[in-house]
Amino acid sequence: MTTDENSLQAAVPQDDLRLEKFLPYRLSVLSNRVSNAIAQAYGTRFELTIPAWRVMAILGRFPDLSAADLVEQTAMDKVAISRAVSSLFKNDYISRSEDPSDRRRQVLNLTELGREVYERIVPLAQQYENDLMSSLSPEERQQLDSIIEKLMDRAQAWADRGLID
Amino acid sequence: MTTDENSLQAAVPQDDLRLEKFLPYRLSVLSNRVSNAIAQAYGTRFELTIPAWRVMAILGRFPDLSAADLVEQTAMDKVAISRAVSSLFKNDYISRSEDPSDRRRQVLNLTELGREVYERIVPLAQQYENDLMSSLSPEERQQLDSIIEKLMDRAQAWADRGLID
DNA sequence: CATAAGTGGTTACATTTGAAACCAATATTA
DNA sequence: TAATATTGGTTTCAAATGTAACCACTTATG
Repeated sequence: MTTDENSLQAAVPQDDLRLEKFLPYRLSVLSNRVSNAIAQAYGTRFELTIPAWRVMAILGRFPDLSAADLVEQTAMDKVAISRAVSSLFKNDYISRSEDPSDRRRQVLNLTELGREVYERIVPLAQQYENDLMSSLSPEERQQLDSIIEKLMDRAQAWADRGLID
Repeated sequence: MTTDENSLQAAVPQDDLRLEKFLPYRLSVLSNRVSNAIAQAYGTRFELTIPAWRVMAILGRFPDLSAADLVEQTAMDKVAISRAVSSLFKNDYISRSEDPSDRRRQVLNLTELGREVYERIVPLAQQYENDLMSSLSPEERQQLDSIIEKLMDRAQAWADRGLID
């Protein structure tokens, strides 16, 4: 339509907003597509939601964490963790044991069963990631890594310092 | 911890999965941070949800669309569109008029009020996007654009052809 | 032109999610 | 050591979201 169809700088604000070029929108669509596909894979095979899978992924690497520790590691909130933990516990994927030095705190670990599942999911997850990554060149992967980091910091700054304006 | 801290290729599958390096996870965190910030900006100022804003963004550029047309343009589903449309209608941001040639179809347009709001939001949205983009160099913006496109295609392929395995 | 099949859009219901209130245990302060 | 504040974690309630059923209308098929 316009002559500068592929102008990438867009330093000059346009009157219209092209949703399909709007970064927040594109990130959302991409993330949803990816998450939905993966959620379905985990869900159908292991009755695992994404939050639950995240908890397992962390506990697989770091034993003896509490729910609060998980909050720190996952960017998920208390409630989501609490729900994920109790569903994992119900499925016998993790154990909760009381911390003797602080009786509010529960020490979490994968059970044997949990670890078996974990060890089957990790390659599956890696397969999805590799499949995604296989559409990119090594340079692009490197670029993506650093770009995400930068965007993440910037978006984090919004939350910290309050929004724009 | 390990010596290959910054190995980017990761062609060799590792035993552990580092959530903080796992692309689907990072995309999700990034997208949520961005969306939440923006949703709050729209929400507090104009009582607009993200789906509603998307509908307005499209109608601002393309008048006389139906709900089905919006589905095509937005990657949102029927129901989400329907709800966004009726809330926008309630707020007098859009008009619905019956298509004489097909009485099921409703032709949607921004009202005067809707267009005013639209014209105030567009710069706001662009401000957010520019702020995000300002953390990237021109080359990086270009790279991101093409990387997202590739990842999107790949993730779409999952949905089309069915999942991996 | 009657019936079946398809399309545009909404409604109903179940599930997920988030915010705030909440309980129990621990840490702090007077 | 009593009173208060803080922290770990769960529950409650309301809002957001997805799936499937659904109505109204239109198109295709006999």
